[in-house]
Amino acid sequence: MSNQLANGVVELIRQRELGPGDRLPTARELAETFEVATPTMREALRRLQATGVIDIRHGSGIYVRRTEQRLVVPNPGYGELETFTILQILDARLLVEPHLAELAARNIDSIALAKIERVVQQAANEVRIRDYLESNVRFHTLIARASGNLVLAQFIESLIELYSVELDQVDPNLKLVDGRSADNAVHQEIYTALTSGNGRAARDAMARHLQTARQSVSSRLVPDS
Amino acid sequence: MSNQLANGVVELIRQRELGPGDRLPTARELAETFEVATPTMREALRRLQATGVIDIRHGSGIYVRRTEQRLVVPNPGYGELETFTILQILDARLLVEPHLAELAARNIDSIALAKIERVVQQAANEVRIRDYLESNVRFHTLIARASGNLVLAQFIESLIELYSVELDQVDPNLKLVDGRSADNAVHQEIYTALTSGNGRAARDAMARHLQTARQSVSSRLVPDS
DNA sequence: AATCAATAAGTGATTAGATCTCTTGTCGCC
DNA sequence: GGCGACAAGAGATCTAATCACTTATTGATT
Repeated sequence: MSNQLANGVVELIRQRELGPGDRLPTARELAETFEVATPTMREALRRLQATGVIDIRHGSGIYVRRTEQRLVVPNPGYGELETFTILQILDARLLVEPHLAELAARNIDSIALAKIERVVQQAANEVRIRDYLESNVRFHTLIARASGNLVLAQFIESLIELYSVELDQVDPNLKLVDGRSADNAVHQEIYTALTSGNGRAARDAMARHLQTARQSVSSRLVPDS
Repeated sequence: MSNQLANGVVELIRQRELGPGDRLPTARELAETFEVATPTMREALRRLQATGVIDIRHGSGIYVRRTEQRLVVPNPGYGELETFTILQILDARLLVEPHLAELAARNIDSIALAKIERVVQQAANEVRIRDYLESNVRFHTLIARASGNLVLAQFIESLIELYSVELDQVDPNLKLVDGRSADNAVHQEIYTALTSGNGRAARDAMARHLQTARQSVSSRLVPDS
């Protein structure tokens, strides 16, 4: 029952053509619409929240978070990420993302390419650290999507979201200080490889990019670097 | 709040050392224990159900499903899997599992090796189709776990669970008819490669194994094969 | 005029206890 | 010995009121 309710709400989002950020009817109204009591509706809403479909904000309302139903979703109950786990996540990304970059170099269309170019520019010019990281995330997800394999792309997005959760704690006005010019150079390199359809180059550049990140995390374990 | 409740129940499972299949206290008792009303507790339980931690059976009770918290979980709200999506899942497994098999060949210990041997034997002798498929699943998850990369192993498990959901519909007494001797041979081959620590051979055999599955699904699209 | 603080309306969060439905084990009949 | 009815246990849902948080508005202060 609570299952059908959840599907019903998803269907309602689809029918009304609501997009991310749009507000849904109030919980009471939804309950009334589906002819159930509010606690019952809330159970269904909790599931949709757990799977990343909606966002429930106390006192404010219920908002669409994602319209696409993913095959796999990040576990909202997973606690703090230990350094060892972050390394394993990066190992996973190191296997998958270079592969996706190579596929993307073969499949990408001009629209996606333009989006990536824009995001590379943004990342290079961002001042606030949170905006910079956000652009960075978009860069990776855009490439993953461009590969054509939705399953792997959603997996990568889920992995990235796992640390984005902790990222929300970061002061949004914090300024970037350390040089990230190296990152920007590699971004540019990957973009160029995608443009020219050079799969091998895209794969290698992406692998180097992630390897850098992995080493930076790895040095936390052995701080004498 | 419903968040802390969910964590509290997980903690309770840990403290009481409950394992998969064990029954939890009744919903009313849980609510009382955490000093909340039953609908509030139910919201938390729904989330744990959505993330695969517990199993709620109407009229029967609440049962532990998995004690380990996964980084990613299969989306319970995902509908029927279309053939195209199944192919993309197999493409994903085709990237990840040969890699994990190779890692496993290097890292595996004798205990895990013994478990795999047993499961290979079981799969070869199973009569009922559901038991056979279950052994098959265990074979793949055991190898994925033996790789040492939990993140990728959990991803593979999640992908497999996505079609296992539909598998529950299969009549448990259905008998196997078609020859699966080819599967068994490859299982044996992978097992041998793991035993001898031959990573390359393990990778190749796993890739061929999955490729076979992919072609079998692919032929559904173009039935003139 | 601009800014900030108090306020009120809207909305999610939680509560209590009663009732319904489903599962499962048991008891008794055949 | 087996099968069906029954009863106890447990999850599912409901009702309706109250609490808590957000947000926009309004009015006072500077």
